[in-house]
Amino acid sequence: MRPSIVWFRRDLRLSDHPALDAAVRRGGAVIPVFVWAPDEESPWPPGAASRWWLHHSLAALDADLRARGARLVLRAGPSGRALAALARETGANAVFWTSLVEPAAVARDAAVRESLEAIGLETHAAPPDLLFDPQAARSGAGRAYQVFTPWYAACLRLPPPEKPFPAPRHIPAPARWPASLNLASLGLLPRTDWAGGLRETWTPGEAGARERLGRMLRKGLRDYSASRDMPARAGTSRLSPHLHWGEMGPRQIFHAVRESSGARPGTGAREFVRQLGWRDFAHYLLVHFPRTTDAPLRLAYRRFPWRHDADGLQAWQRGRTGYPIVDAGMRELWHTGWMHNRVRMIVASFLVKDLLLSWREGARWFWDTLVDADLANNTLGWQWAGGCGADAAPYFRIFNPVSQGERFDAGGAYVRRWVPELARLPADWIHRPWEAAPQVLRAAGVELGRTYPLPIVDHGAARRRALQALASLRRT
DNA sequence: TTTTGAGTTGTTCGA
DNA sequence: GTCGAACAACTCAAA
Repeated sequence: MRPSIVWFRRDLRLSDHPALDAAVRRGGAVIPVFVWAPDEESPWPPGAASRWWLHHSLAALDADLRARGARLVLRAGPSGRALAALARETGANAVFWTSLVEPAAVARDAAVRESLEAIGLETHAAPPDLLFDPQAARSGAGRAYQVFTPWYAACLRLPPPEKPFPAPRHIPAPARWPASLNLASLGLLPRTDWAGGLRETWTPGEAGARERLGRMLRKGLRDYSASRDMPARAGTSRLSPHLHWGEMGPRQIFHAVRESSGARPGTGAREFVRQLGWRDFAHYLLVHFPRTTDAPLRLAYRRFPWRHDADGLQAWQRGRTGYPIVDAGMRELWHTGWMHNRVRMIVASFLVKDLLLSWREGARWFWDTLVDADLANNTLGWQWAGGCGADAAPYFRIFNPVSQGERFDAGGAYVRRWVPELARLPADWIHRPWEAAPQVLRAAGVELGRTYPLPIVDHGAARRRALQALASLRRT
């Protein structure tokens, strides 16, 4: 049997990997390859934080492959040409991969498939890493769902996701390994090293993913409902970047939760699996509404009067809005490449409703700074916040950054961690320093406008302005 | 076929 | 201090 190529993209793992498994079962040597071709994902090539993650995930995948007698070959795009060259060099006559759902990747993969088959290669595309086939659930008229709950209910009536299977014990190697680029030469790491906070926070790779999942199953599920909304607590799984890069597939998580929670899963386990459902739903929507990465799903929002305000945008990005919970979130993002889900909603509402800046500005910033940046999830999240997407937040749902802070970060521990210049303020004022008495501020070493900004907008006025802008959509 | 009720994550106002 | 109503328009399924 001639060798097979396994084209790794965002399935950077060895266990529960149908494409790899099929290639190994075929019998010949297996040549794993990653092709760096960011242009092919335009207009959403991986951002800076994603590239950092990718660098380390590729290193981990290579190490895992070497432990099984193989290695990871690195090449540069265009993908079709790189794969054809690799097949020529190695005598391979089949290419295996896992499908993606992003519009650019779908188009690229179709073109690659055509070009490979034209030169006589077999191609095998495994289904995307999702719990449910995006074509399976259809609403009444055979149309695609736009609301989560009925979609999820329909999915729960489908056969459950397949059970995961282990990594191949041995991966047959070719007689001679083809040339590989050096990982460093892909230029994925930042030129000036700003990634210290990322290194402290994350362990990219399959082993890191397994560690996070294990921790969640051991002590996270029981408390999940209560603590998942508290940004100061480690109440969420933090599996999102591992999921994005496919270091762990959703089926593995789904079944691991099932097994650990037994026949009668508690509410924590059910809620946690439901979050996996949201990831699936985001991908489902991207399959059925591919234009929503760049345009609102609700067409009325095309004429929404978004403001342009470079200073406001920059204050938001840098965590200098004067609203402590917003600034804490934006600084957590900048430092760690990740932000707690509750805080993502708060900062998104602030950008879109308080500053009236387009959800697309927010999506772009998150895309560049998040280690878990995922086009489907990012699109769903920002269109939800913008009020223009599927199952969107109603127009009148405008988060109050003070009451959100007081509700979900009552003692201010989260703010103190990420906005150290406010750390000595008493809890009563930590979310509204501008209302504190001068002597309270002085005692805490806070001088508003100097050590910490005054609010860049008045929330009450901003809220009324947003409601007016939304009303302007309805007249006509 | 038509109607009805509910829909991840909220806030404010007035009784 | 607490509580219910109001704040659109649309999707979806059950009645």
